[in-house]
Amino acid sequence: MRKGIITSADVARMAEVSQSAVSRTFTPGASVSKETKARVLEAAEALGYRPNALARAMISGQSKMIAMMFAYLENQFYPVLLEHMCRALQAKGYHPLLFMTETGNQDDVVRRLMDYQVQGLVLVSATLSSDLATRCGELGIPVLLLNRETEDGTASCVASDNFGGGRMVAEHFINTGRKKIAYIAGDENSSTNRDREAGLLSGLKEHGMQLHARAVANYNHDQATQVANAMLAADDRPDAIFVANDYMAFAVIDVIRDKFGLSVPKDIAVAGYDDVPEASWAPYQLTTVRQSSEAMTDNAVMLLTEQIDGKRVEPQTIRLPAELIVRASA
Amino acid sequence: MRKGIITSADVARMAEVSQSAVSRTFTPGASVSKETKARVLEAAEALGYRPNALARAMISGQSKMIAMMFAYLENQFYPVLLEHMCRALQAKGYHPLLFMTETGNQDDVVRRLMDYQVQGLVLVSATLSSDLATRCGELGIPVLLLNRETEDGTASCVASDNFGGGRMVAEHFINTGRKKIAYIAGDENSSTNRDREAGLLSGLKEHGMQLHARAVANYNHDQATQVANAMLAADDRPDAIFVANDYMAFAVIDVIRDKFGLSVPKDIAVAGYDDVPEASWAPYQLTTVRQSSEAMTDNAVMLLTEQIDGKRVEPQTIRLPAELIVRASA
DNA sequence: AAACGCGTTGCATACGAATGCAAAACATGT
DNA sequence: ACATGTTTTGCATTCGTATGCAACGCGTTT
Repeated sequence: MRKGIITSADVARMAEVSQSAVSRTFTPGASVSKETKARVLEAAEALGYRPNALARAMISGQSKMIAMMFAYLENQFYPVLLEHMCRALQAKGYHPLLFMTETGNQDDVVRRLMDYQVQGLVLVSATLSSDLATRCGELGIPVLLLNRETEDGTASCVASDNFGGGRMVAEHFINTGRKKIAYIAGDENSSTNRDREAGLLSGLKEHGMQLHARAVANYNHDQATQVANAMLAADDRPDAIFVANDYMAFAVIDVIRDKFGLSVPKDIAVAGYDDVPEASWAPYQLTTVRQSSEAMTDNAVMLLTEQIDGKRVEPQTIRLPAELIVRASA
Repeated sequence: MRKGIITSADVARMAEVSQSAVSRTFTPGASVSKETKARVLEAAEALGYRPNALARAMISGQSKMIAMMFAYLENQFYPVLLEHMCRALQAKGYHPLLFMTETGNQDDVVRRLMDYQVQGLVLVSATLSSDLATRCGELGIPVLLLNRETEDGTASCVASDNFGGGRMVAEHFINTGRKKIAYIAGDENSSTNRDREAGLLSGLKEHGMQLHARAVANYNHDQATQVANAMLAADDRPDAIFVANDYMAFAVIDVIRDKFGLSVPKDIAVAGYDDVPEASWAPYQLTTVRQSSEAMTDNAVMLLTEQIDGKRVEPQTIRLPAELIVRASA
């Protein structure tokens, strides 16, 4: 047993009250008189007492912990999201328990997070396996997809208007006279990729155009470098490329300039998605679609807490407005 | 009460054994016969039972949770560190509970993390308030500083050989003929900054040189932009700048090229510290000192678990070798 | 057959706080 | 004064699991 653990019983003894009184003092809205509360607080202060969150969680069923699952953090958008999410949760008295999943390993991770009686599960840019969804459904744990959407109604979703964002890029390219517009996809199984691409195609179609080239890079920097190389080596180069996120767009710009000696945007315009901090840095000056990480996380926390508090039972999807940020790259 | 919570008692009933048998089945090294274990596992599987980590933590004192405290995640080195740390902890059966602190707010955050009976506290690039140190000492919670050092022996530390790294940069600058070497500092209260700067100065001194200019940018991108502007606007420009980390170095390079139209490294050489992924990207090609995030986190987890298991009681400091990565920027 | 040892098993309790219930204390009305 | 209503308080129990202790079964030895 660790030394120096002060329990509510210790405080009770010192304040000459029952353990219940101590508990009630630390339970907002419980029935305690002003005097006893004061005495308890005094004793607690003197002893350095703080209620044991684990014991509290056991009896109340409120662990005040939220699991956050990531596959990777390389894309600079995720740390930003994580930081804001963490702050927003803290502000509401919740605490994020972090899990990294490998593609194969997901089941193991899920089992572990269930063990901790988390009150919610946030999947960041990850696809929800139906197995996971049903398991969480059985336990009544609300699931929220951040930066992804699902149609089956098993989880809440918070994302930006990816379709609209894709359309904005198409229109911008067309308005600035681009004719041969290409797309470099992220993970083809992800809703974000699907919607961004669909938006782009919709915009093109409206102007009687069609996609000039297409490649898949799975939201991965190295793969983006490779497919950009291949795309530029082809006979008929695009004059504009919409890359499914900023992180890959940086790789594409590097290839255009560094490997092929071409100019951005003169020879080839490039647009990304996310508006990560690096997008505004001098070498890139990336035209991109901004999705506000603050708005996303604030809404995510709101949805989660509403579901936890039982105010809302049904999962809900929130689609936030996207904004085109025009910089030098397009 | 949430529906669908299966307890060890439920499993015991189904397997026709006592609750103790179920518990022992899931406690490695406990005394259970092969047969009962098999029956329990079968029943557990059928019911979908998993031991409640919170209840387990209460009785055993092993929450298997580690608190990780960050001040910010902008610097790309931290997400990398966080990801590796999280994976390494998971592999050992621990789980990181994440806390973001604002500079003022630190005490509140610390109180909250203590409530969760975490078995260790990792401070990432944060200075350890003596208050925090003593409080953790009283509760017997090992504290570890990641990417920072402290001399008072109250916490374990894992960092790279920042002094050596600074010296390497000095030597490289000198060997490549630089005469007017400047330093842009991070947070002056941080050990990393102190050591990197001391290393640089030591290297200069050995060759009879001294620092040509100096500014402080607190590991902040915007501040780095500002002080770089000021430094370059001065009469006698440096011909080499050692920036205390990569994240600021990117800002400095942007200023050199974009605001002043100068060339890196022809006019001014720039070196950073960390070797974040972005350092190898085409626009920067940053010469920098690599500190291996894998090595840092592996050692951190090792130290922590040793202290938790009681194999080692005294805090320990591990200083990992640094490696100069020469790229085009210097 | 009795004595011994060892591996299993169940009982009962503990961890630390929250809460339903009933007793107690207090305030209010007539 | 008494009856009534309201707040405050403590007792006892609960959450779900781990574990010390004693009992038990079984095999081995003398």
